[in-house]
Amino acid sequence: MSSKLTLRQQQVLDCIRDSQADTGMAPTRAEIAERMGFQSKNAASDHLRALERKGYIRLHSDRSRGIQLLESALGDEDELPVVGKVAAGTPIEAVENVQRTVPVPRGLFRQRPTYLLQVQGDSMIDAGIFDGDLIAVRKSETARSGEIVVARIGEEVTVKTLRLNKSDATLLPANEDYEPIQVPADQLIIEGVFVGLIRDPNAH
Amino acid sequence: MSSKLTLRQQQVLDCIRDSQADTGMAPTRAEIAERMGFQSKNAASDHLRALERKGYIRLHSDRSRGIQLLESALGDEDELPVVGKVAAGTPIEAVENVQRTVPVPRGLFRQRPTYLLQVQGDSMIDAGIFDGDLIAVRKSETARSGEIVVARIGEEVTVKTLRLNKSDATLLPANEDYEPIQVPADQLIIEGVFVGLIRDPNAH
DNA sequence: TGGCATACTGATAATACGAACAGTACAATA
DNA sequence: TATTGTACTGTTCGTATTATCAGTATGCCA
Repeated sequence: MSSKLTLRQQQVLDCIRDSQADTGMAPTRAEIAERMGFQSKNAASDHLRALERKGYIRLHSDRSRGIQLLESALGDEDELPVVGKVAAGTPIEAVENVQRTVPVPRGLFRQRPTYLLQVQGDSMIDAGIFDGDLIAVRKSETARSGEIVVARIGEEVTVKTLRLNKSDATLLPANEDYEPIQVPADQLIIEGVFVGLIRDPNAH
Repeated sequence: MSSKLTLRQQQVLDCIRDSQADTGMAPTRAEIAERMGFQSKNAASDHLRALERKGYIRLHSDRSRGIQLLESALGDEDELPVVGKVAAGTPIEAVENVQRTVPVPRGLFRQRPTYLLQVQGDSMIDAGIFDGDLIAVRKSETARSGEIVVARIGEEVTVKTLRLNKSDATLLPANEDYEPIQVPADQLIIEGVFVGLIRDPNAH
């Protein structure tokens, strides 16, 4: 979404979501005011205009309850492919790598993931990423230093913390038993950036 | 759904769905009439009453656009409350503890969670549960030894691994800096069981 | 220090909308 | 053949809802 919300604006947005989930209708200005504790309906109006200006909702003028939530307007979850063992040399999202799909609501993570990767091994255990965890990955060819990335080294795909220096890059594991990997900046292929984690202790 | 729809009723229902998908609002009687080609708003009214009687929609009387689609109302995901700082002495799910809600698809975790708890502190860091993580909790008054539980000790709510012995229980942190807590079995209050974890590195 | 955004109160006017009533026509069914 | 349900037209009335104007207070930034 466009710009950031103030606390109050976020609360009003939640209030609209609640109402929609609850009654199937968007609230009126008066209802927002009541639920938020405003004395005046115009307070709600002001917030709505702010939310529209920032791109979170669309207001249909002169229509009652004419508040359209923009994020969740078109279905509110994506079926994301779960990539497991990545066959050597194949593109990470190749069909043969996809094990299953998992529904992930939009907005569950700040950054919208492109796919999920089932973690193998415990090289990132100190970063709280365990064997078997699903990590949500946003496809990207670039990343900033300090981010956890999915990188390709030769034929292998690995999850590490990226450390960028002047001329080269280091892929940093989060486990004392593993060694950092130094790669010349021009040989580093980044597949994506870590944007979320899902763990199910009962899985498998 | 209850009973079968006539052709016209089905068309009106589709019309409502379209409107909702399109504008985020349910249509008014007049809009239905226009889109269906009726000359009278009452034609739409009649169809709506029929649809309500047959259980497909719910009409909220005296509210504009007060048409609630019942089938897809909850879809295949639940809006789970996120519980943060738990006020001392209050029930964990009390309204004052709920910060926001997050959509979680059914089936994302093997066990269906009741609510989400925003983790505070790092006492479970070695179990890969970090400060700020959302853990999915299934409400339960019992748990098995070895499970990660949400337990109440006095006024405080805490997340620990449960170890059950003959006559007492131990709440085991996953961090060397913290001490295990021994509780007589009859004083232990279990709030719920850990059934999943969601982490957003970009949150906050 | 002035300007601007947020965060409201309070009131009025205009209009969007639903409810209700009185009809007509037609097909199914008992 | 009478009854009931569907499928409408057309109109009126009251209220639900939005829009807008006029203020106040506060914090932030240049």
